[in-house]
Amino acid sequence: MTKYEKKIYDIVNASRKHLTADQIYTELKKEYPAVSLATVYNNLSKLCDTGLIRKVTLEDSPDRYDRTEKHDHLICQKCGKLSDICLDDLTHQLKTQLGDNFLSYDLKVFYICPDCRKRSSSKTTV
Amino acid sequence: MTKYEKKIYDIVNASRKHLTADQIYTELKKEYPAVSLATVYNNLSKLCDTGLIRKVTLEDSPDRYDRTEKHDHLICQKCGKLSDICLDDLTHQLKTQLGDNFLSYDLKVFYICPDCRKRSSSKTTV
DNA sequence: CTCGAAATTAGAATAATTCTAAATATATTA
DNA sequence: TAATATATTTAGAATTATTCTAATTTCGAG
Repeated sequence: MTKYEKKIYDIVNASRKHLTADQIYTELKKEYPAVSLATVYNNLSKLCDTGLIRKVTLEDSPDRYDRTEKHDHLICQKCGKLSDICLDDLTHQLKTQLGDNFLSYDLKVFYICPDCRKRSSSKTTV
Repeated sequence: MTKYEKKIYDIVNASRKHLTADQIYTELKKEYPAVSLATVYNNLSKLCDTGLIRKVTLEDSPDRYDRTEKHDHLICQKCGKLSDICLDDLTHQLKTQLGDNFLSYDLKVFYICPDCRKRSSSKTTV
């Protein structure tokens, strides 16, 4: 692991914020001002390939990078805010249906976050 | 509903192939050779907004458009092929946890499709 | 028919990501 | 240590899906 790979891994794992490549780049530049965005992308895809982090693909937003520890995502349909949620594991059901060919799953749950709920009950949505 | 909106809706619903905007454009041009890609995008987002079709966002692939009838997606991790799968509905569990704020969910299941499985068992993966 | 709104068009603009080729750093081994 | 090989990083160009813009066309209501 190179210093950049290690540091990018640390940044992703330390954050619970689902950072974009660009945010990671900004963070990394604090320590290594000369680093390039290409290096960030290179290392992010290397880390994804080896399974040390995972990529979260969303609509209308650049990809985000996340720790691999098992959890699902909750996305506010109004403001787009992304947070984590723990749900019953679907693995058993999927293994029964797909056998050894099953690899993993990605579950996204859409909802209205408390902030947006508050906003829309106090005044009409713009 | 304009003629384009209607026809695009029909194309998406008639296909079980999860078409990209560009594929829909190609299909639509058979009947309306003068149509522009912008019109396809305009109508696709209108149809998504009204909930008549849904957009499927994937990694390393342009967005695809799909009928709304409830079903989940199965994605081959090797070749990227997308197909449909029917699974137990998670709605009950999600409503219990999130209440009225719950809107919907999007589940993607990753596996190795039969074709790729066959290929990799007969010879070593390149 | 005429007006105005909505839809459509072509093409430019945008933005995230990937690619390319040169430069740099690191490791290997003599 | 020097010579060489290999891997990483860099800057910036290229790519690609999608959105935006402004002009044009279509079409229904009066």
